[in-house]
Amino acid sequence: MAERSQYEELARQISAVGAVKRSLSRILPAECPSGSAAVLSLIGRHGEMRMGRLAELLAVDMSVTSRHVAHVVERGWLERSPDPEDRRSRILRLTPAGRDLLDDLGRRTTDMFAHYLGDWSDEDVGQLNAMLARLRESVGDCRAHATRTPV
Amino acid sequence: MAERSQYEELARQISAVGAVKRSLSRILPAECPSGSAAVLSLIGRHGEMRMGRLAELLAVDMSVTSRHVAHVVERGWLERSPDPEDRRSRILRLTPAGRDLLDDLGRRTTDMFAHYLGDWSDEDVGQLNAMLARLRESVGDCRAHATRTPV
DNA sequence: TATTGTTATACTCTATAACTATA
DNA sequence: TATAGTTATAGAGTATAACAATA
Repeated sequence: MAERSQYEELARQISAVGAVKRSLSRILPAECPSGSAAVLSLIGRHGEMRMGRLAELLAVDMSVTSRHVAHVVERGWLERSPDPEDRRSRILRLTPAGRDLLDDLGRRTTDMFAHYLGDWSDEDVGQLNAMLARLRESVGDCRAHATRTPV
Repeated sequence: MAERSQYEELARQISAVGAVKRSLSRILPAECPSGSAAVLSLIGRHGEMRMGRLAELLAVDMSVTSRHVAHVVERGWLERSPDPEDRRSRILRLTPAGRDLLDDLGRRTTDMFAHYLGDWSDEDVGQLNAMLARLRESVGDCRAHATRTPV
């Protein structure tokens, strides 16, 4: 159990990560906002999947996922095939164009981090990744427990 | 220098921190969105300051800062006094009501993290805080170097 | 009846650009 | 002329609720 001031500092740090996130989104190619990049990256990393699974990995509502996916599909980077095992579902799969774009995105991300994180060791980055994964697992999105307190 | 796949994972992790951020914003009281909470928290932590300094700490444009501050001032949680040394500037200072609210916010944040991060040691949280601070310092918001690449 | 996914709507956060006031 | 801050506008991300189709 950590001290109170540590928790308050953590809240500020989490809030400030937004600046880094926005830096990442600024290096993206046109037509590819960060929501689209996240969709492509996760499907590239985990392979084809259904909407529900993607929504989990993105940690956003399925309605949001649906919008991001529609954007990516419209641009020919992703295909939505019907799932033969459950016709309510659709399987998401990268197209060749999507794979090309994903390579490009990886290059841009790598270039940026290599530039700004040049003095970070492989272990440093790995450790930060591990702690962020742990944080996400510990907190999750808590939507089930959420109750916005009235005044 | 880290491996390419580490950087791509870092990009996904940073993107996913949004879920934790939204969990934090769900526990806020009415009338106090996360932008307002960030303003109050930073002024509580660093003491009175001017708009420009706050914009730096928030890592957002001053126009955004101005809007957040206006919201907080309208609700009586912050006062904007003219700066006697430079009449273009205004000094931001918590009101008693703002201090009360800030106490409340700290309680909510602490309760939430104590609940979800119960198995994190003080060192764990401190280490994550340190790494996030380092990340932010390394990357910053990079706005000066940003050029959104055309197709 | 419950679940998968889509769409309509509304809210928050953000940046850019134009503007005011002061240095 | 340059700087501190405000306001108008537009774009991206998100959640809730209502809806369609299928299990």
